[in-house]
Formats: sequence, C-alpha cells, structure tokens
Amino acid sequence: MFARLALSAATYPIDKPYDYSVPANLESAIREGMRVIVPFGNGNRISEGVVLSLTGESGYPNCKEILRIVDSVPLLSADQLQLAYFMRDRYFCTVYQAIRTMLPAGLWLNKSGLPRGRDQFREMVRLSVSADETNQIIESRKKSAPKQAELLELLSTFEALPVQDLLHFTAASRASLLRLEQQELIERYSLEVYRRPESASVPRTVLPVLNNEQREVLESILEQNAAHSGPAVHLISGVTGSGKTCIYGHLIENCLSDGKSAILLVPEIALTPQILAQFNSWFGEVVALLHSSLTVGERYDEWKRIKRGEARLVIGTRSAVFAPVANLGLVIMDEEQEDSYRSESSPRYNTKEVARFRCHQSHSSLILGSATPDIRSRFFAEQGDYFYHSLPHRFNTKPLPRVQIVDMKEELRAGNRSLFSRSLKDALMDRINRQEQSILFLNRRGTNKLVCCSECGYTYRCPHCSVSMTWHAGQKRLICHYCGSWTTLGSGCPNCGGTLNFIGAGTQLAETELSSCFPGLPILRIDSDTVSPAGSHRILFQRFEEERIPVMIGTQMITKGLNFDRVTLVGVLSADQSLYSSDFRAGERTFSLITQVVGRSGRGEKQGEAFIQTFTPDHEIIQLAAQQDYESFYQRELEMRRLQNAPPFFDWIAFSASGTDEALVLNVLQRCKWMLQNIFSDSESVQVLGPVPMSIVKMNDHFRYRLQICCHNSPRVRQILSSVLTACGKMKESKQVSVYIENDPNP
DNA sequence: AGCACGCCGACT
DNA sequence: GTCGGCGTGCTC
Repeated sequence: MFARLALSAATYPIDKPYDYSVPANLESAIREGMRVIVPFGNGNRISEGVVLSLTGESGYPNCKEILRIVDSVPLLSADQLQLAYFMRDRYFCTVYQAIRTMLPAGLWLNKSGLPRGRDQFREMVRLSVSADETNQIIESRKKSAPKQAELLELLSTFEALPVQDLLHFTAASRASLLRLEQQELIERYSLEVYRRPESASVPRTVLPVLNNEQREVLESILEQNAAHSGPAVHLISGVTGSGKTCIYGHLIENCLSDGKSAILLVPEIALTPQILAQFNSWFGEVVALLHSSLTVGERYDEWKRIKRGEARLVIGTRSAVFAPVANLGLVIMDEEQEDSYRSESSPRYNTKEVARFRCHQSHSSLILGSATPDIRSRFFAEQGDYFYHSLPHRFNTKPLPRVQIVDMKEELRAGNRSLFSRSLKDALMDRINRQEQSILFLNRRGTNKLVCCSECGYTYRCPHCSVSMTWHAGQKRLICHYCGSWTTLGSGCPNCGGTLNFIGAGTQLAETELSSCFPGLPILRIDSDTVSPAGSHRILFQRFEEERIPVMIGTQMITKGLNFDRVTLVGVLSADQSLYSSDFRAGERTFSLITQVVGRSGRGEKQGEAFIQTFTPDHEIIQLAAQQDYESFYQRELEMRRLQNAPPFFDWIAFSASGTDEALVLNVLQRCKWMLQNIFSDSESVQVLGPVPMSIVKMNDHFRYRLQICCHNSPRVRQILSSVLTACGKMKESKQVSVYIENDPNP
C-alpha cells in the first residue's frame, strides 16, 4: 500500500504529491486526510505530510516508508482536499500551506512534537451504586463520616458533578472522596469540555418578523434557489439600517431546518458585537464562533464542535470560510466589499472566491450583502451572473441622515485653522446640550502625521521604512506606523536647529482640540493606541453606550456595523485622506467608508445628521457619498474602471518581490519580466508593466517592488505565472529576495 | 529550504 | 596529503 502525500518540507518549486509506502502495521489505521511523519530529502530530515490518497501501487521505484501516523481520525474531508488544490492553483502556495490555513492553529506541532491545542478534560465523579443503596449508606454514615455522607447526598441529587465543584460545595477534602472511591461507591471519570468564548451565552429570543420589503427579498432568494440548477449567488444591496441582518437570520433558520449547516462571515467580529449577540440569541447552542481574538484552545474547541456536527451555524471572520461543516447549505458574507476578506499573508486568499468554491462543491447558495457592494459584485449582478436584490429603505422607515458637505477652504479663508469647522462645532454644541451622542471619524491615529523644520525642510523619517514618522504627543514620541520603531523629539531641528512644524492631524490632536473647545467634556478615543490587542473595543463601546459619553473619536475601527440609538451626529473630519491614493480602488473605499460612517447616525428614534469636511467639496465621489447614491457611484466608477482596464474588465495580478538589497530585488523582477514576456505572445491580451515600487517602497529595511500584470485570470495565465514563480525559486538570489504573487493587489 | 556531492585552493 | 570553500542538483 502506498500513500500520496502533501509535505510540509516541500517548497513551492518542488511541491507535488510524494509517494511513500505504508508499513504493514499502519495499513489498517491510515486514512485520507490524516497527518503522517516521514523522512524527506538526502538527509532524511523529518517532515510532516498529509495523506491525499491511498493507492495499491506507485509509479516511483524507491519509495521511503512512513514513520508514523499523527491523527486517529482524518482532519480533512475529500472536499477539503479539493479546496486545497484549488488554493494552490489560485494563490500560488503549496498544498500543505493551503491545508495549514484551513485548520486551527491548535492542531499544529510544536518543537517537541506535541499538539499545542490539547483537548481539555474535566475530572468528574458519579455514583456507582443504586439510589436505594446510596440512601442507606448516607443514613449509616451521617454520624461516623459526615463529610462522606454529604458528598453522597449531593451526588444523589445531581447524578454527576465535576470533582472541583463537589469539593467546593461540601467543603470536603479530597481524602473523603478517595475513600468513597476505594469502597467503589463512586467513580471518577473524565469528560471532554469545550472552551467557549465568553460572548457565547446570551438569552434566547425569536427572529423578528420581516417587513414587506425584507420578505420579498427573502422569498425571491428562496424561489430562485429552488429554481436554479447549481449554486446560486445573490447580491443584496441594502442601505445602512435596512435590516439585512434579519434576512440573514431567516435564511439561516431556513437552512438549519433543512438539516444543513450555514456559515456567516463578517469583516471584523470584535467590532460587530451587536450582530453576534443577535445571532447567539436567535440560534443559541448551534452557533460556533471563529475569530482572531479567541485563544488557541477556544478556537480549537469551536472547530471540534463544528467538525462533530454539534455546531451548525458558524459565525466568524475570513478564516471561518474554512470551517469544517458537514452538509453546507448556505454561506453569507456581510459587508462583502470589505478589504479584510482578502488575506494579507501567504496564502493570500480571497474569501469570496473560497466561499464560491465551497458553495459550488456543496450545491449551496452564496449571499453577498452590503450597503456599498464591491464594483465587481454589482457588475456580475448586472450581467445576470448573480441574482440581485435591493433594499432601498431603512427598516421601520426611518429617514437616512441629513448630510452636509463642509468646505474647509472656506474655513481657512475665514481664519479657522482648527480641525473642526464652525458648523460642525455648532452641531456638536447642540448635541451636547440635548444630551445626544456624536461620533467623529478621522482615519489617522497619533497627533500629527509629520514633523518638519520650517527653515531647512528637514522631516523626521523612519530609518527602516520610507515613511515619515507620526508624532504621538501622549507618549512624547515619534513613531513609525509600519515597523513600530520610535525616537524622541529634540528642542529644534536636528539638522539646522530651526523651529519645527507639526503637520497633518490625527485622532490624538482631534481629542486635544476638542477638549480645549469644550473644557471638561468627556471624550472617548478609539484607535489602535487606546485599544489593546485582546479586543477591548467591546468594553469601550459598552462604556460609550452605558455612560452616554457625549463624543467618540476614532479611526476605521468605529465605522463598522455598530448601532447606538442615541447617536444623532456623525462628523467625517477629513474626507480627502483616502481619496488620493494611487489605487484603482481608492474611490470605492472612500465611498464605502463615508457611507458607513454616515450610516452610524440616526439609528434610534431621532433623525440623524452628518457633516463631511473636505477641501474638495465638488469631488464627485464625496458628493455621491453625501447623497448616499450608490447606483450613480457605481455607474461612474464602472466607466473609470473600463478606461483603466481595471476589474471587472481585466484582472490585475502582481508579481511582487521584497529584499534588503534593492538592486537585487529589481534585477530578479526584471528577469521575471523577460521570462513572462517571452512566454506571452503579443496577440494575447496580457500586459506586463514594471517593475514599479510599491506605495511604501521600503518597509522594515526591505525594498518592495512589483510587476503589474494586466490580463484575464485564466488557467493558462496561472500556469505560466506558476512556472515563472518556480523558476524564480530556483534562482540563486532566491535566498535574498522573496517573490510572491497577489491577485488584485493593494497599492 | 536543506543537504550531499564534487571540484578547487590553503594549510598542518 | 586533507580540510573546507560554495556551485549544482535532488528531494517519493
């Protein structure tokens, strides 16, 4: 018997199935999808492998033997292995790397060869004699051994109890318990327990009844699914507050009652506690949660609950798309246009593509929901590849917020150099007086973007990255936001001793300015400096709600899906920031961001209001975002994309390289370009541009350049890219330059 | 990637 | 003689 393996020791250029012979004593235990340990290479160094298939014979003459099997049950189904091949093809990673990203970290081996995520057991105790017998014994021991009697009494009411609890409630010693065990009156055993995330327990509620608009969408989705042969993709475009969540709830209920499982994907779970609590209250115990702020143990246990079929609704961030659900019936992606659905580290997978693949495998439907759909998704809907549903009204017919665009050039002319326009200040004052809450959005943390000398023009720049350093007044430091290095500020310019200027505002400055405008006003600042990595946003958001803090200032973090009833004012302090990046997606991002922030206003009883501060008030995107006019924005953006040969008309694939030796990085890319141009004939509509520097050319002492390939992402194109990447990996420079491929890269 | 093999110069 | 530099090639 032979096993075909994907190996951890195989790098991309040599990744292929490797055959090993299965020793006779392992033949009965080995299964597809199990991990094994094998010798690999000349030195027979130890490698991990995953069994892709088992065969009677091998075409390879001198196979080595498998040393041992790691798992007692398969970790991956045949479908999941297929998904791993798909990922290798799409994302230019090895099959093993794909498998690794599909499974929870707790399963992986550490240096000593033991799994880090251990199953957790609880020491339990139960009676091993009949109730009658127990009662007699209790009576007979009440005097002579009162603690033993007490232990038995408690056990006879509860049948089984954790040893820890039993001893705690009876204040008995372990010795009394052991004595009973020796007499074979009780027995101890261990029970596997799951470590559950704390947010999991919420009182149950029933799904709300849908309004007419929502009901129509739900019904047409169900009808179209029934009529459609094969997997259907639906795009739900609904204004903020239109109640997409309730439709998701009903779709999930429908799917679960068919006996199938569902996956609900959200962009950033720590920021959407309210949505989470809702689904927990609707579906209770069948919910499993998968996101980055779980501990390794919690994540591993949720994964086990899903794999064992105990959890049938998975809610999570992008990696939850790999959840090992059996009988998948539905995948929902909320805020489907969000960038966080694209992995930034290898393998750089696109959650939507993975979801489509899984839906295709399982003949289930994919629901994409958004207030501002991805241009590509909207285009597919227009082409008839996706079903399209729209929810143009807010739930409960609440009006959308009134939006005002404020021209900051006017403010400057009027001598107002502050971050806050006069009209926004007035509006803030008004809310403070009315005891309503306000949210201010500024997409930069720190105090000032850069510090420069007014005489010689010197600016503080990061020594390791090609960016200016951000001034953080609170910490009295200049910090690089890319590598984290910092320095202190002298009394004057380190170059000429001249006076220093502080330019470009961040959230810390906004906070300071605001408190000098409104002395004594409580302000809550939310950015990655005030939020610890363990996910304390929830606590901060809770404080905002419960303590009715008048103003919250924050970065991106505050834009997602939060509903605060008392918020009636939203201010976008600088709408221009994200507009002028070189990326073809800049417009889409700005529109989506402004729409989302504005949508935070007026979710309760009262009408909301929003102010967008900008130096370019006539910019079309800002105008359209202010009007919350997605359709016009889409039409405009689609034309731009057409002119730029950008998605959805063409795919852009980046052949990226990074290394400490800039010339070498460029040299490697230049050679890759020659290879690519040699293979692609002129008749093919494939263009290779570059090498061009990435928008931050040096990061952490590594220089970053890329080739931009404008093409249609076809199997042939991927096969050619793969062969060039393989050739690259075999070059002697590959030790100093790392090369990778990205689909639709960020700038 | 990592390891062996092999073919050259410097050294006890 | 032989120790070790690293260029080359392979990994079931």
